[in-house]
Amino acid sequence: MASSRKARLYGGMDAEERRAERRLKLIDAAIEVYGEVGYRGATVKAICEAAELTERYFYESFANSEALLIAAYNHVVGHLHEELAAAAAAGGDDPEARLRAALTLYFTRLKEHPKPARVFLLEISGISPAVDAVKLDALRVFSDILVPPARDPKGSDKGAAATLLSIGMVGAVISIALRWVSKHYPQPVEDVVAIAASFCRVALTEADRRRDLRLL
Amino acid sequence: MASSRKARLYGGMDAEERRAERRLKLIDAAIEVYGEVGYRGATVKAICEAAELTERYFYESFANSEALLIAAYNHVVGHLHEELAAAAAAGGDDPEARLRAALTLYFTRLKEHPKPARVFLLEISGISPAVDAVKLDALRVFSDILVPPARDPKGSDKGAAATLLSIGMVGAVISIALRWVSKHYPQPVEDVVAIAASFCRVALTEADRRRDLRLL
DNA sequence: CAGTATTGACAATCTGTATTGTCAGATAAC
DNA sequence: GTTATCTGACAATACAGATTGTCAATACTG
Repeated sequence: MASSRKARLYGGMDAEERRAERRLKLIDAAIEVYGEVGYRGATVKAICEAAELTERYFYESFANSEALLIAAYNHVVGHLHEELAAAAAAGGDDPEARLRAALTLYFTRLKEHPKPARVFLLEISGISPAVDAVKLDALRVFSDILVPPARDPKGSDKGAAATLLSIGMVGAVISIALRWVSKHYPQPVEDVVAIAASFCRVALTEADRRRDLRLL
Repeated sequence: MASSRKARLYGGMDAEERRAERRLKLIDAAIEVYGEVGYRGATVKAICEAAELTERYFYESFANSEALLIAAYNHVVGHLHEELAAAAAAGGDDPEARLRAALTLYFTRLKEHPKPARVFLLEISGISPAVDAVKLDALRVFSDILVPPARDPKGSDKGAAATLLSIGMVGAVISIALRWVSKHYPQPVEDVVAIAASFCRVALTEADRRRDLRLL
């Protein structure tokens, strides 16, 4: 009875496990193919061929192309965010150190993985409201890692001005990254980090300045 | 013979004039429709209906959908850039004044025209290499208006660092605008301008600082 | 080994849109 | 009023890709 629960094994794997593996293969293949021809140019067929699977298995794991895009995005970005958070934490309490650590890791990873870089920098805009929502959420996380939201004594979420500062900061960093990637990494990482950091500092100091103005 | 040159008049108009007018109607309709359903959701048919023209006239003026998108983009952005340049010029020699004048005009226009705003803030990314090139060019113009490139004594184009600073600045401004527009203009124009300006100041001061470092 | 679950290849269908073509009716020139 | 030009509606075609369905080959189980 203990083993009757499990489906028949293939290649030493559970039905569940096999399905999970196929899902992963599809995600990896998708990142690869998106990197080559872009999300819009990527057909279900091409992704399945890259994954060495047939369309059938595509629809086993994903309702449609968009679902795979979102899964691929979360796959890549989720992992990156963990790393970034760890790097920032290693920077201790010094905002400047945290910033530099996180940015350095960010641009380093971008350089190591050009294809995922395309997927989540370029491809991910204006596909659909659902995809945009996923992206916005990821950017918010990114922003909070770079410049942790100040603990406002009373209110839960930060003010409208602070939000726009975050948005501007992330917009600057992403735009710089996009350019850097699309030009095939002309400058060394530390130079790009320095430039990006100067924009992040705006968000840090402006937020302080504004809070001071209110409190004084 | 003088009049035999001209084609038959319809509605008091030359063949050329009629064609030009239809072209304009299509561009206006496109901006309208893009604003409603996005470029991707906009079919040739829908745009023609909005323009009160049939598909035939679409292909008379444009080779395909993309050509119309580019035309619409240039139509909107070209006009805006003229205005921005004039506003900046009115700010005289003070970089800060120029910046503020241009940004104020920019965000004011954005608020006045929500639909064109969508077209050239949201819709215009990742459609095709041709469209991206048009956009990049427009952003460069925008950047040069906000912070005119320093007259480097010898070299013609600015250094790599200065380019990334421009890119970051424009990225920040656009991201802020995008958020502001998509949330239906929650803050007054002057507040948004102040925040955007703080990012632009980075590009101004950093560029100076770097030049000083080299010259000293 | 017999039997069944699983897989892979591929055909068939469906859908949506771009693009081209047809034609009758409207408009201006003479 | 007659004729050539232009216009608007719409049909016909072309096409690409998603999604579903079929079936024989294969891999495991007992």
